[in-house]
Amino acid sequence: MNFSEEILKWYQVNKRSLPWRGSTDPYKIWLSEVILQQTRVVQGIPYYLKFVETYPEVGDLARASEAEVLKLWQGLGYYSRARNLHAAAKMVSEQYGGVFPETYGGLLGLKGVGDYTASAIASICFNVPEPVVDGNVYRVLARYFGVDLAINSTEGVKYFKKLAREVMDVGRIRDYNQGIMEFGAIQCVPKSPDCEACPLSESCVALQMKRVGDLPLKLKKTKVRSRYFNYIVFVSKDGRTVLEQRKGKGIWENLWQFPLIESTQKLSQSGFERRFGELNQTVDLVSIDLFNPEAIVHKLSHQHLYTSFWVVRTKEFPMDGISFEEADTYPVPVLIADFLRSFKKSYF
DNA sequence: AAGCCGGGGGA
DNA sequence: TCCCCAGGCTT
Repeated sequence: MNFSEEILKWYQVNKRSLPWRGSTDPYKIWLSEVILQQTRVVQGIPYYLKFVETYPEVGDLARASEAEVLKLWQGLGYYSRARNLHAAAKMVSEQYGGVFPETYGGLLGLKGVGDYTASAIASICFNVPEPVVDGNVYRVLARYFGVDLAINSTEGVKYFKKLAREVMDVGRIRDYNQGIMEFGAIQCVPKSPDCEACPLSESCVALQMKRVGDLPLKLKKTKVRSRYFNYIVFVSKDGRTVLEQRKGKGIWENLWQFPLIESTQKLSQSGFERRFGELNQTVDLVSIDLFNPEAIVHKLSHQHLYTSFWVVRTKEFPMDGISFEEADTYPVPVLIADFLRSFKKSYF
């Protein structure tokens, strides 16, 4: 048996039962694929179930507001996926009459659908012979064929795509593509794979060369940036607060948060009061208290956010405040959601 | 080509 | 602590 035959045989026996498995409905496959971009299956499943229940068809998603979609996406990260998901749903509804394109190129034109996702939808839904190359496939191919190119280099990307195309099973592309990804996720795992139990071990180059531990190769990641966030948690006499929407580029675009003062280092009480004063607030101050004396460190893959929540009590609100219950209906970063939970526990 | 974009889980 | 996850977009 050759490579693809082994993969297909292994898949037949070992495939997991997943909510979207077996479906060829492009809406459901597209939804699952976007949710699973850079996301573990176990983390994505509850979101997939929420989305198909809330929006049974692409038109339902298209008719929702972006804020509603972001709220359902809250906690999953990479929020551009949610914004693009919503935009793509509108494209399908308005430009394609609610019917997904059935070609690789057509799918690639949808927002948030790149090479991988277009290949996945085209092959799984329409049996289009396009190879998928995700993180699992890179690992399986790099090890089995002993490829020394970095998977995130331009040359590596081209090489692996070509190799994937050469070894795929054109006639059974639907199962083969899902099979090689499943094989990477279950058998050929990143760390300490059980090669003794692997049906492909005899012909695996990395195993014979004792290089399973250092393949696939990957170029160094970007370094983390440290930032200091000071959130202004207004609390008026009638228990209302203020949220504002993040605009422009950067993390959490279009999500909501408390008014923010960013500093280059941790602010003291007087330091915060000075920066707060510079905002030219016209509120009637009662008190300013630091909620968390020790900064909350919110760690993202590329930023460490050292965060202080300053509780600013006021008399009346000239601006349009909201209640803390209402705050829970806004799409917010996990950092804010966590604070809201602990704040309400200690103050109410 | 390189940087940016989240959050969580495993070792 | 580091690495990875059914990647894509922007510059």
